[in-house]
Amino acid sequence: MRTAATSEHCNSRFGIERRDAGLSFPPARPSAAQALPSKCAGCGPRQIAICAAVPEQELARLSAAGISVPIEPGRRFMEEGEAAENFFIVTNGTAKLLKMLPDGRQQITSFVGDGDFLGLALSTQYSYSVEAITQVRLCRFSRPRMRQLFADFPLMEKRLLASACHELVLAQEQMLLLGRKSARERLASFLVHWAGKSEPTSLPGGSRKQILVKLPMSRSDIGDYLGMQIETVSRTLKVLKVAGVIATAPGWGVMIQDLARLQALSGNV
Amino acid sequence: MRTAATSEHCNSRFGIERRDAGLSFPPARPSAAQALPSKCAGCGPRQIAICAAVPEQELARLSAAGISVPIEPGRRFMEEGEAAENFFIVTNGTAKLLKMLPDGRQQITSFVGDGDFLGLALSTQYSYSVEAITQVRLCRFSRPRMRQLFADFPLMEKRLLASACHELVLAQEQMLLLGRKSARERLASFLVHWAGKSEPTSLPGGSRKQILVKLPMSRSDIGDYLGMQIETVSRTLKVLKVAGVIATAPGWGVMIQDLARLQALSGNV
DNA sequence: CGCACACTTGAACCCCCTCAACCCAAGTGG
DNA sequence: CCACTTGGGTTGAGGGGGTTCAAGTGTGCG
Repeated sequence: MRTAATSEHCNSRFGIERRDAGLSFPPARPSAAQALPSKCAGCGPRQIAICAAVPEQELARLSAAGISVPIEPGRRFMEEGEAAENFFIVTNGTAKLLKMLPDGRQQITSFVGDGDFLGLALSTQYSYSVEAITQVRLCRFSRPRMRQLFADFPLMEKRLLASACHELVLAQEQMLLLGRKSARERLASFLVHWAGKSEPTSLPGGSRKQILVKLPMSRSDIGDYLGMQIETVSRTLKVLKVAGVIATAPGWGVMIQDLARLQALSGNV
Repeated sequence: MRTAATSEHCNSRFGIERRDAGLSFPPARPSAAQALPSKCAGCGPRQIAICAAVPEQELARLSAAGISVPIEPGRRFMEEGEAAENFFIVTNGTAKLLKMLPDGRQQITSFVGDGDFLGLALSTQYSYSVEAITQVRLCRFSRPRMRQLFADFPLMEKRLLASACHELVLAQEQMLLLGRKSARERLASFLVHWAGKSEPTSLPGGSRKQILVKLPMSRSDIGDYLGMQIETVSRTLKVLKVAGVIATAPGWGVMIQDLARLQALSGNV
């Protein structure tokens, strides 16, 4: 519980010294925008996204910078190699980040959901594609707008660093999984991870604490995420099922019967 | 270059030319220790590390914050799970980042060299270990010192974000490799990547442009990096050798005979 | 109903792992 | 000087986990 230098709670105010190509601070007629409640005010994921760095009384400026966009399931709204013109923040739904090989093989590097930031690119092009799995709603920011936001609210960029840092840790974890774990361990790790995002629903019978995991993605997506074929996913799920560790839940979900055993099977002890 | 957004053209390992002509820094009382030449002044990797955000006349403060430390080959100077008390910047040598499974299996998530930053942790603990491969020299910064540096030189933190961003891209590339590529493709990709770090040595015979790649790490390290066994590394190298794509070089190096074919074999076309 | 689509199941194969021996260069010590 | 050890790398034989190909089973939707 120590003060993290790089990430959380950075109090230091400092003037961002970037030449912002003519963009200057006071763009706002604050009174007018302030009157009506900004759309950001009612945004649930705002609290966990990097937007939390914007104080309540400044939400109007945040709202003015971003445009809310709906995306249909299956639609790609970011393409590897395309010009990186926008940043996105997911406000609703689930999407997948993926990289492709020329021959069509693909690897999903992560699933993103509420509050996740998209569009970090070190060059002028995106290095991966993003495709909506469920119905997705997101906030789009042009690069200049986002730059302006960072200039106005330096804390935002600090939160972004913390977020990138978090993703790096997850990526390293995934590399360990892909490089060194067996199919059963991969699937177990995957389920344990998603179990952590679901609240445990105590069984009415009361015998054991079960966890219902909603899996929005297809078997094919799971395979592309875990580096295995769809058939192997199916077979391995069955193995876990006959072992009594999990059970199929209605509507593309999985009911975890024995989290402890699942964790043991994940290889992480 | 082009209009710079948050992390444009920022590359932690290679030159970042975000020079800030006409930028003013916060208060910064003029250092008294300006007289003697600071050790940072003669530091080669400084230009490519996040230290490049510190202007020349302020190098004394940078020098005061960091402590230069030598590390013997094979020595671990960061351990997964340990309290994250320090940040490091590699000024010389090569080290490996690794994550371990309880049963001993391990995955190397990346190799780091001159100018690379280490120690980003989102919690109070390191999420991976770092072990020196060659003789390594690095600069150690305590968290409070680093925090102070970030407060004094905000550009440093921006460069850090760019660096983390770059590592994320590399991590995604590696996930694609680990999840979807065959052994031969992995090794080819690995060699192509390291060939990019070596300057091509034109063959005296003049027949073809060859590239001598110095590989400081062992076969075991290569295996742990590419997610394959050491025997498979050895066998696959031989396959490439008899195919005439590479040749063994004296002193643990590899001579790339046909970069084009190697790239074709890497699966990236 | 019938088509489409996702998932499951089955059987054969093969790439890579596992285990084991071997090679070779560098110490080390008598 | 040679015997011995040690550690990294190579080579060989065999087996298995996961892929590949193919067919079968739902299930939603026109």
